[in-house]
Amino acid sequence: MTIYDISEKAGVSIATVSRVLNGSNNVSEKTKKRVLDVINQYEYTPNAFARGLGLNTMKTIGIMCADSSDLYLAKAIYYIEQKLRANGYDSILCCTGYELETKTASMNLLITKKVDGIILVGSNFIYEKDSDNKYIADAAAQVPVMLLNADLDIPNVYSVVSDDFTSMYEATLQMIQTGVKDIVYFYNSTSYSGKRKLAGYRTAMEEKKLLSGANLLQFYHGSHENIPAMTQHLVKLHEKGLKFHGVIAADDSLALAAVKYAREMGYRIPEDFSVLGYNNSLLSVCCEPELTSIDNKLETLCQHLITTLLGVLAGNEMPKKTIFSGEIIKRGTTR
Amino acid sequence: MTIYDISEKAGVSIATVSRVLNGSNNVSEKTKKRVLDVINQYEYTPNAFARGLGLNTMKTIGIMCADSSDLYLAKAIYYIEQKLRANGYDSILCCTGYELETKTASMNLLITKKVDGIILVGSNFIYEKDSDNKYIADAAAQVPVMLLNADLDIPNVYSVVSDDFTSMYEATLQMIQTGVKDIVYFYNSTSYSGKRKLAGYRTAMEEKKLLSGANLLQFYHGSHENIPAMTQHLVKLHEKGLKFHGVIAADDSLALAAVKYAREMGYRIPEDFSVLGYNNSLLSVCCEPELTSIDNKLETLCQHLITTLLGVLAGNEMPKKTIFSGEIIKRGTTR
DNA sequence: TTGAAAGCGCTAACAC
DNA sequence: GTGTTAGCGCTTTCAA
Repeated sequence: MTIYDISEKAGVSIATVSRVLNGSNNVSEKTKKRVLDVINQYEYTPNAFARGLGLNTMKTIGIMCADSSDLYLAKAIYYIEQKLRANGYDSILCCTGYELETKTASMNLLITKKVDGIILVGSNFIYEKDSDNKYIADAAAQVPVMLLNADLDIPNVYSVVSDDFTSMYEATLQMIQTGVKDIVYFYNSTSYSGKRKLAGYRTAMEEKKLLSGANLLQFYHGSHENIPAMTQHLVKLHEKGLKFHGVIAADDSLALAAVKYAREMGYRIPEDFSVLGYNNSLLSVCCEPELTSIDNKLETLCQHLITTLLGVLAGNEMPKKTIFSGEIIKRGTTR
Repeated sequence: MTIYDISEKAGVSIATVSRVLNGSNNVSEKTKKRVLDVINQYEYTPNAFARGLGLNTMKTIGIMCADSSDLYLAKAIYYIEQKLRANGYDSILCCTGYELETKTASMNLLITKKVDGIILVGSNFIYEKDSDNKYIADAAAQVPVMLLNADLDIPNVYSVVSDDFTSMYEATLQMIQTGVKDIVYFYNSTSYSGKRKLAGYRTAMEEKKLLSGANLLQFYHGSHENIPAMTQHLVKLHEKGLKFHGVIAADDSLALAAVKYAREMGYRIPEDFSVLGYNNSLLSVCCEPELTSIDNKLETLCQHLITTLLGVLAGNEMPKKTIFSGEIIKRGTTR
């Protein structure tokens, strides 16, 4: 069933059918109704390729994320996808993995598919070296690129971020004020937001002159799902003789591991040991006691990101960078 | 940059360029190299719409899932997306929500986009009433439809499922054999696999004549992320006077809630109270003690689903239904 | 208000 | 081994 069939059955030209299809005003009510009737009767839907060929757009946004099974990223994808659809766009998802090479490949694929815009979910798409970010610049030369929780100063790239630095800074100060001095910072990512969080912790600790031994900074290298391995990391730390009575984690999973560690050690939480998580995810209510965690307003970020993208696509001038504040959700693992 | 530009610069016809692009053999090495050089020089990539118009396919698979932020579904999407890409397909993701209406809308959208096949992730797409499954039959009339963990006997619909009935049946028997008699079944879905699991539990309990009071079957109605609400559900049950010393849950999140409940009640796990989860997800290692849970081999299921889909698309005869066995992963919440 | 016709960029059948 | 050409189904001037 094509536009030709419809035009024939309705006794009009294909141009008229096309006008009806695209809601043009220059069609008489009578004709419009006749065409619409035929369209409905035959359940005709226009061929998206043919339309795309002419218009060179398919109302499709490419979404890239390293790993859709990551709790936080999955949630972001969910919000983004829903909000896009609500605005008449749909999305091609690419789970890129964490290597630059596969990211570049996915990016090219999306460009090839003629997406109208690209959303990079998570901050692991930005690299230290400018040359490694070339793949983003190349893409941005063709379509707008949106960054969620990342920042990059390149034309046609827009970012929406949570103020991770401040959130972490204030959370760290709070923990210090409750009397915990030897606080390990437990992290597993050196991405843009990873660095901002670390900086927040570090600044607070340095202000209070508490960052004596550099080994308070603990980088966990391993799967983001392997809680036992994370716990083991902390156990080893203890065995090496490091004394610590608090853990500030860059992610709830790491915080959860810290809670498990404390339990293994026989510490009482939060009396003997404090833990702070990040993302306020499902995990934060999974353990005993429940995690105090930082909520970075993911849905708000996503909503704003989509609004900005749609604005850019509509040709409006939109802010290059938008920052939202996070919020500390107090639960049982801190005093 | 079009195929015409390339052909001109390379001094050949567009047909030759097209042949090079599509890896046809009928091109001399010399010509091929010349064309390739020009293509690379100008970084030309073919227009996907124009190609799609002619071929009426875009090597794209539609993935539908109710909620991509669900741990289990997110993981499934991850596997599926990766395996599709590895085979030269990419995917349009639709998070449909749980209403029939929005599911139908997403389905139509995918058909409109001319996807080559559709994958329904999770069993909540199948309804009791045949008439409610019409949207699937309609889609299957156009493209193959793959079901993950669901079953529907309609032409051009293929299913790959885990044997939830047997897994649950055996797990229930095991728990009974450890001496727990009053076992609550805690579930939150009446989907295809939801029913199969329930049937497994029920069969085992009835065989042992343990299913006296029907209120051992506890349906939780609420968000799959709201662990506290799930816990509360069990507390209320206790307050109503129901005695139970075991919980078999249809999902790890529910099992986690059961662990929390037991803790609140002061029960020791697994001495006084046993808990079994399902899916062997991240959550199963989040609590203390860690959850015994049923692993339903998600990656294997996904791999097989993709293999089947690719086979169907290639025109091969493929099995309508494939069943895999699950496995009980013993951890600390059962004896 | 409507219709005719020229693309959009590519593939593939057919001719040489 | 290579070129010519007819579509694929739609949108959009330009005329009427």
